[in-house]
Amino acid sequence: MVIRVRFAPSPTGYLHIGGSRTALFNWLYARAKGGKFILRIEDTDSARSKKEYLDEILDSMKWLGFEWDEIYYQSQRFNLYQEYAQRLLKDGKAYTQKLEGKSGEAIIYKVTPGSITIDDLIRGKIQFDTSTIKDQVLIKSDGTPTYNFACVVDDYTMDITHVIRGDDHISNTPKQFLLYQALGLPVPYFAHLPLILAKAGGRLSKRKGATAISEYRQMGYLSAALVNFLLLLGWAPGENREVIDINEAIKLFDVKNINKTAAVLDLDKLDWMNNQYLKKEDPERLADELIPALAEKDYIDKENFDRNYVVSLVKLFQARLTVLNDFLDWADFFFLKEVPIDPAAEKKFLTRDLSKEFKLFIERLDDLDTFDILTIEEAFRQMVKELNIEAKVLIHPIRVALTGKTIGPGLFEVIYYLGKERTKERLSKFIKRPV
RNA sequence: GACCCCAUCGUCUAGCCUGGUCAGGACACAAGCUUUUCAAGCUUGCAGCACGGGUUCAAAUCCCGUUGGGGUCGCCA
Repeated sequence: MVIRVRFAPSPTGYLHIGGSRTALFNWLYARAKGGKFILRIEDTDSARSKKEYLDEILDSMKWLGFEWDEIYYQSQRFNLYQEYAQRLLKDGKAYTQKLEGKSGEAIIYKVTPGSITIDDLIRGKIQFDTSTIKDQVLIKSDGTPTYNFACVVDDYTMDITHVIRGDDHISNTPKQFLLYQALGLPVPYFAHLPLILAKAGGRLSKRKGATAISEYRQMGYLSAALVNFLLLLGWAPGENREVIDINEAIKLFDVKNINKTAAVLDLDKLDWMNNQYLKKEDPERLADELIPALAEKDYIDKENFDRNYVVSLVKLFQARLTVLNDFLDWADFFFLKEVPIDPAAEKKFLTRDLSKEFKLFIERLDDLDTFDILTIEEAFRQMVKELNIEAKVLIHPIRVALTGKTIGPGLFEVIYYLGKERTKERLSKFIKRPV
């Protein structure tokens, strides 16, 4: 049997953490089992569906790497739903009803009393009494299908074998089960994923952590890191493995070890994960991702810049970044003509007059035959030895003078990549000239 | 309220099915090492089986209840 799974977002909002985790598990299951991953756009509500949302969902899916094998739009399948509804009507399993104030007639499924048992792949057997279920609208007065009905017709006609979806759909399952039975259709396997909860408690919502995936991207999270983070929300391969790249996840993944407990979204771990991936990532790739932002900030000229230089700087900061965009703030002094000096840093390290020391250091730099990290450091160490002071007494003030900050990469790397001229120029600003 | 789901450190989790290993790891936090600041890295520490009852020689693990959390009850999806 070829496994076919689907992810069915509604373009009435952005793709967020919850949805993308559902997408991930579906996609992963398909890839793990050599099956097909189907994307189904549930755009039956034309009033609330927006192209803007659809584009964001599609872009985010691609960015996350969840390539789909087939894509369908429910809005293009209204005839099909109508057809199946008519069948139930003919069989006397549904009836029509006119709603006050509405023009058309709705088709409504008559719920038959009884008991239903769903065998969920994650939760085991779940029992429902249909007496608690109201008659189900299949087709609304305006001719569009309801969610549960379209879902059943689609899952059947798209040959979906496994329905992997959020916990919040458990109570829809008996309703759908009834429809499968009424239509005489085979019922797929169900796997209900535990929900991802907001840190403040309750469901993810706009106000509570339902940040769009595109926003994480904008903030400078790596898709591989985000996916790895998502993967660990409700699933673990055992053996204390945590940093797992997607190809390995495909090998290890199985619905069997998805857990039942809702997970609380804690972004601290995402930050850590992102740093893990940032450290390993090819600096050339990171540089390419940063280039548009650097150009936008006018740090580089898009048409004419030294890519290798940017790559070198990325290497300098790579291991220190939480999100890629941190680079824009931390490395600004390499691009700006006028470096803003942090007032607190200036007060702490540049209050004392260091004219003599700075002047001497500039001389030493001028004396160098070769200007590289090692020779710069040697010259500096030799100088502080002669001055009989501790290296750090001078390192911190020089860093502030050059970068405007108290934190950053090693000083000698900074000097090297800043270059001799810019180093001299920035140090000179803190040399008091005798009147 | 009715129905359904869930319950291991603050958070993500391993262990539960097939009772017996000081309940393991990671994030966060704290301390230390390293050091040129920050980050990274390394070491150490802090911290948990919700509660009550069974079953058993033995319960995080099996059963029941309580409590707590969550979800669903639309001509939304």
